[in-house]
Amino acid sequence: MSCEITSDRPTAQSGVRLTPQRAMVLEAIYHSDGHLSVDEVHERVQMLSPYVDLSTVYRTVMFLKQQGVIGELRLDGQPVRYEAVRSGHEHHHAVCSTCGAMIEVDSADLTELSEILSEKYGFTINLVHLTLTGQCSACQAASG
Amino acid sequence: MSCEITSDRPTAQSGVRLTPQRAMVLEAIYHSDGHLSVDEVHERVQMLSPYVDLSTVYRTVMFLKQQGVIGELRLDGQPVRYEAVRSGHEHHHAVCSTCGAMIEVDSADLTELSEILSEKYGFTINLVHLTLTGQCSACQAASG
DNA sequence: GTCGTAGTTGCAAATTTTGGCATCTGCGGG
DNA sequence: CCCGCAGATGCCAAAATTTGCAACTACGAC
Repeated sequence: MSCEITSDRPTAQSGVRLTPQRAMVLEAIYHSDGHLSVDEVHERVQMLSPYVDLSTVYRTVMFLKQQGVIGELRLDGQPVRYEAVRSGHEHHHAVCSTCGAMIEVDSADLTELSEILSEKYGFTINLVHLTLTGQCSACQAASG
Repeated sequence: MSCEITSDRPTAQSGVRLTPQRAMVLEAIYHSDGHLSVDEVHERVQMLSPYVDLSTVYRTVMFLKQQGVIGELRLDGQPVRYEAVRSGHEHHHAVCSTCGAMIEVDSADLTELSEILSEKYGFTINLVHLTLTGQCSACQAASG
């Protein structure tokens, strides 16, 4: 199962608990193929346990994001969506502001940037998930 | 005045109007030194014209963002803030997730990334404003 | 296995953000 | 200078997200 919650990454800090709610939220996101909105996560969690509150889902999702276990996708005009960060397949998103097309950007493409930030500013960028906006090739051709 | 609204960048498209509300919102953001939340923008605009609605400020701010005239700053645990994009001083932000320190990242540092995206994916990134998260040098030293 | 405590949750209420729609207005055309 | 209308606004209501707080529970210590 791709959803080993007790594995390496998550909840390894002191004072952080693995509650069933968190497990269910994580599982819902991992088991979905695409990107889920908070509502969709909530729905799926409720199928397992009907009394999990929406606010808990919100809190959990923010927690998991900060833990680097899931990535957040904010496209304007749409609800915020979340996606599992699968090791070995880390990626970011480039969204076309004209047509909405979404391209997956390999994490490796940000290595250079990461190094610059580190050398120049001493800043270690967290490469969990980034959303970049711009224009895809098709729309450039069309408008240009 | 640094707030020439009828200048090059903004509102040059067909069917886009320059309304007093937009002018006031832009002015508020340009004249402030730091980053303003939507509420703060609203307050300042209302000092000039009391009947401007909050929803108009929201819509305007989104519009200006898409026009590339202002940048959006989303730090979790804080309200969304907006900042003027001043030509000649384009920059992005790197935020330390541990201490909250905010570093201004020169736009030039993203040139490389921009080129990679263009060559590899045909995607032209919009370099108006980006917020990167990670850890600053001080917190890295402290934690490990 | 039991205890104690800090971390979490559920619930309700507050706050923030978005959307619908009738009315208004900037601005290109005549 | 006046018209017409797509684009904007204001106001109201709905939806989304956050917060306060008392009750609950995971989990390290004993």
